[in-house]
Order: sequence, then structure tokens, then C-alpha cells
Amino acid sequence: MQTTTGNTRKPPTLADVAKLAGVSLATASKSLNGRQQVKAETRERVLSAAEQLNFSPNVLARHLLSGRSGTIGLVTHDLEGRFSIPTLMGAEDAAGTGKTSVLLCDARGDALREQYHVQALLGRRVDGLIVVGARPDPRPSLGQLPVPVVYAYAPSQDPADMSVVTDNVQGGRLVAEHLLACGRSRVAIVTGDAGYGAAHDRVDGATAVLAEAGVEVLGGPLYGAWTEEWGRTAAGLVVNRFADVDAIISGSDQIARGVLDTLREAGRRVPEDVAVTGHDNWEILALNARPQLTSIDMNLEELGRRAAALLFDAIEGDPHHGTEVIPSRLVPRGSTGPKPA
Amino acid sequence: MQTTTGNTRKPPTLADVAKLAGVSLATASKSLNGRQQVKAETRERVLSAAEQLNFSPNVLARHLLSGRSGTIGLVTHDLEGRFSIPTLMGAEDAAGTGKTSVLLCDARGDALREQYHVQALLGRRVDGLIVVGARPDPRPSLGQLPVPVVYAYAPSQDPADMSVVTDNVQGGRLVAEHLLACGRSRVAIVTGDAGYGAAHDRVDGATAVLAEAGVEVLGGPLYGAWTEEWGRTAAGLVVNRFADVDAIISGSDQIARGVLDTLREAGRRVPEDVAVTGHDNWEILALNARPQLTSIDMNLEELGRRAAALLFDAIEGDPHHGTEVIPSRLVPRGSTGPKPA
DNA sequence: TTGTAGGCGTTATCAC
DNA sequence: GTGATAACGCCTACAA
Repeated sequence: MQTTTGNTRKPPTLADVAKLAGVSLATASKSLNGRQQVKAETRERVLSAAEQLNFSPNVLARHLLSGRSGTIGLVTHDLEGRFSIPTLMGAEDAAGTGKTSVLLCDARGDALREQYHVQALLGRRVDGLIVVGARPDPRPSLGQLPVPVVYAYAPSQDPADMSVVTDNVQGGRLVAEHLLACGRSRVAIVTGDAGYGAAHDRVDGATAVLAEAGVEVLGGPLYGAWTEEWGRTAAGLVVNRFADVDAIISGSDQIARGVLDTLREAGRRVPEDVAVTGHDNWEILALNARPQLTSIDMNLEELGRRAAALLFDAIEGDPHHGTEVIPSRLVPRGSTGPKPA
Repeated sequence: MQTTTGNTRKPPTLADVAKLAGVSLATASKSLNGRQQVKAETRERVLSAAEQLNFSPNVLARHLLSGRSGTIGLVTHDLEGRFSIPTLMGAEDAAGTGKTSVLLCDARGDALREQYHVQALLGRRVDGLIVVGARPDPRPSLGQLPVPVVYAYAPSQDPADMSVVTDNVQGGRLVAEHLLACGRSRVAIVTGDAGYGAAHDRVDGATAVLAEAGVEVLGGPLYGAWTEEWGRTAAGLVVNRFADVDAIISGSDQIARGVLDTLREAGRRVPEDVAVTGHDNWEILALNARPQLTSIDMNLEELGRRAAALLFDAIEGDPHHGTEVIPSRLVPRGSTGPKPA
């Protein structure tokens, strides 16, 4: 580690390096940037001078010329939440590997705050913007901006925008296919708030597959809340009304946890008597469940990476349009399995 | 909303505004920055020109002069984790209100990646750095850097650095005081990995308070893992060995959830027979528990805000030193209450 | 009250 | 191979 004396001194500039190496600014620049038009020995001298001064080039100054800041803005609406974080990780992943950095803002679901942050980011001359929603329903477009925008998780209402979302319908299908493969035929669905498009999509995917197999959802899907409490309550309703239920599809892992609790207390064995599935693959819930929870992973990190990739394409001048859908995957665990004969 | 035509055109510059307003660069600058040396009417003209062009000043260019980038770097080691997010929110909160933005990097617990990110951030001329750890144990210092650094959640091993951490000892005390106030005297402790300093600190705080009241911890604290599974197992041990236990202090909310499950299945009523406390106040776990979980909130957002405040102080030339401790607070819920007579 | 000119740190384009 | 020099977009003395 270099012995940088003091905290306050301004960082060394290219001029300092050049002076120390006894060359001109131009030569110093070329040396450091690997240009070929400089003698090896000279380059050595510059490099060691830079090393000695602990020089790191001022990226901001570089931006003035290039017109690119090497920075993207990430506006999230759900920083404390479950869904934005993996998306954000994926985006940071895709961005960070190169030499673009991520400016993070939390708009907390407030359109005004969003507007404010977007303006601030534009002032910082970000090369592009990713907007991560809090829930998967379509949201208003930011409109025409001087830089490309990708909407992640929550798509833009404007089909001309770029959006990346999870495939909730397919997620629902995966669950149903899995349960059918397990030999289940008395299937109930317990899911969350009917105000969420995702709730319906997941139900639609599942019911479609079940219907093809001639299986009807017992009593129809039960909508409620995204809580364990509702899972417990709803599972009670199901068990009372359909004693021979052999599978319960839950709209989220939280709901599934509640379902599992009620089943255990009702003396139903999982998965022997009743198979249970969750959704989201929230490991803190899924892995700690008894038994561990079969769930749908929405591949949110992949979604984030994809969003970043689309954004970079657009920045490079190759914009896509419309909504891209990231498939989910089933993560089978102990809460499902073949139905005993 | 301005009708910005096209996606690709370069943003307008101050020169464009000046030209449109028919004034010089300097006058345009003064007008936009509220300098007094310009006629009201002229200012109007400039402002409306700026409006018309949808001009937003290039903050990066401004940095070249001021030497400040209006940006801080946030290096986290636990982006997917429970603890860094609220800290990050607090920091973003404190920063975002002003006009400094946050550059986010996830180092994922890897020192090399951390080093890399720090260099990248320094290249971007951040005004300061906040490093958020993944676990509360002391970590190696980054050493002398050209900008101030604050270590959040995980303190630096070097006392000359600035650190902000949670008060785990005090958290432990709060729990013990609460349980004593509830009239409990047969108290067990179930906590996580003994490799975590936080586990010991919380235990120490609790046992100290209990000892003062003449209460010993039944069988001594049980160390294990930060999982529900261990909570279930350990609670089983406790109940078998100490039938008259009337309180179980859990080292985390996850553990507490496991404890609650075992107690319910053992036929113990909570809180009547046994009071249970958690730690972390992870709402997804605490609020969904039966009954809802009394827990310790570490005030992580406050921690983040404080870290940012310390950083800003240091940036302004008023650096603090040493480790600042943020007190926790008890959040009482249904899992604790007075012991019935 | 307004305009001119220099400089912030870097890179690219030329001459040398 | 190397070195002046002109940008980039903005701000701030200073001059007019």
C-alpha cells in the first residue's frame, strides 16, 4: 500500500505523473492508456511514476471528452423489499464487471421522488437508467428521456419502452406440471391480494395446465393477502371443505409457510398427504420450512442482468423495444413429492 | 414534460442556453446560479431559454472546478442480506436529501473485489466512502485513503478510523430487563453461531442484567446456528431439561421462530407459560409469527444515516474518530407479557 | 450589468 | 516517438 500522506491533499493529476516521468502530458496519457506510439522504456518510466504517485485517472474529466459518463442510474421503488434487491444485484453485476458504475436512488414508490431522482441522475449525465418497480404490475412511462431507460420487474405501460419482467404465467404452469407429475389431482390454490396482476397470472398459468389434465381447482382460487396468516386461514378453509385435497398451490412462500403450519396442525403429512408449493423462492422462508418448501424462483438476478444488458445495447445505439419475459424455474424440495399409493 | 426530440442528441450546454438568450456564457451562468450581478429581465430571459432547451447543468464539468464530485461511494458486502439494506437506505436517505448521490458497489465479502471497487470509486473522485459489512465483527481497515471512510455495521479494526455499529450488549440488556419486568425468572438463552461476536455480546448484555436480579441462565447459553432449525432443536433441549422454563431469549428472529414452533408443539402457551424474544426485528418473520414476536430493532436505518452524517462531517473537514454505537430498541409484541399468577 | 479569458484533468489531433 | 495544443462544459476573477 502506498504511503499516501494526509487525507486532504488533492489527488495527483496526469500532469504530476508527466512531470515526474520527465515527459509531456500527451506521452503520459498514451503510456497509461496502452497506446502503441510510445517507446517501451518511456512507458515504463511513466508507469512507475504513476505507481509512485498512486495516480488514478480522473474519470470525470475523461467524460467531458467522451460524452459518456460510464455511469448508469438505478431507481428502485422497493429498496427494503424482496424483489428489487436481486434485480439490483444482477444489474450491478452486469455493469460492474465492465467499467460502468451504478448510481443508486430509492424513490420509495413516490412518483414525485422518482421524478426528482431522474432529474438528478440526468444532471450527472448517466448513460442510461434502470427503473425497478416494487410490484410487477405495469407502471406509467417516464416518457422520452435523453438517455435510454429499461423498466425492470414492473414494466412500462408504453410498449415502445424497454421492459423486463418475470413470467408469472409460466411460473404457475411449472407448479401445476410438477404437481401433476407427482400424481396429484385434488388441487387447491391459495394466493394473495387479488389487486396484483401477478396473483392472477400465476393462477392462470396453473389452472390452464390443470384444466388440460382434466383437473379443476377445488373451490376456485382463494385470493387474500400475501401473509402467513392468510395462508393459515385459507388452508383451514380448504382442509375443512375438501378433505381429500392432495396439493395446495400457494401464491407466495409466505402464504405457503402458513399453509404448512395449518396442515401440520391438522395432522396432514406433507408431502405424503398434501403437497405444498410456494412462489418466490425466498430462501429465508423456503429453507427454514418444515419440510423445506418447493418453490418457484423468478430468476430475478438474471432479470437484472438482462435489464442491464438491454440498457447497454441501447446505449451502444441498438435499442430494443417492448417487454421481455424472463422464465422462472422450479426448485423442488421436500414439500412436494410423489403421492403414495 | 418537454418534448425532447430523439434519444441520441447530446444534451444542451450552457453555451446553447447563452446563445438562445442572446447573452454571454458568464451571464448565463450567473443567472442560473442565482448570482446577484445580473438584471432581473436578463435573468428571466436566460431562465426561459434554459427551460425551453430543457437544460440541466453538467454536474461532472462542475466537479472539475470545485474538486468535489457530490458523490459518495457505498461498498456493501451483503447486498442480498438483511443488514446492509436498511443501513444503505439510511445512508441514501441522508445523502439524497442534499445533492450528493450514491454510487453503489457490492463486494460480496471478497476483499479483492472490495479493493477493486474502492479503486474504481476513487477514480470517480467520490468525496467519501461508506463500507457496510456483512456481519458485526471488526474488519481490517482500508488504510489511509485520499478521501474519508466510514465503516458501518462492521467496524474497522483500526480505532483511528470512523465506525458506526449497533449496540448488541445493550440489545441484550433490553431483552433481559423486559423479561424481568414481565416477572420471568426461569430464563434460557438460545443463540446462533458462537463465531459471531454479536452472539456473545447479546448474551453478555442479557446475562449481566439477569445476574443483577439474581437470575441465572438455565443451563448456560446455547450456541448453534442462526436458523429456525436450531431454534426448534434447542428449544426442545431446553423444555426437556428445564420443565419450568418461563422465558427463552433467542439470538435472532429466525431462531425465535423455531423456538415458537417447538413450544407450541410441546403444548406450552406463549406468552403465558413461556415468553419468547427475538432479535433483529425482521418484520417478515416477527409479524408473521404466532404470536407476533417481541424483538430488538437495531435501528439500522439510523445507523446508516449516522454513518452518512459522520462522512459528511469528515468531508467538510471535521473528521471524527473511533467507533460510535447506535442503541437498539425493544419492540414488544405478543410473544412476551406478564407471567400469569 | 455584462462580457472576456483562464483553468479544472483528460484525450485526440496534429506537427515535430 | 514525442510534444504542443485544442477541445469537453462549466465557473469565476477581472475587465469593460
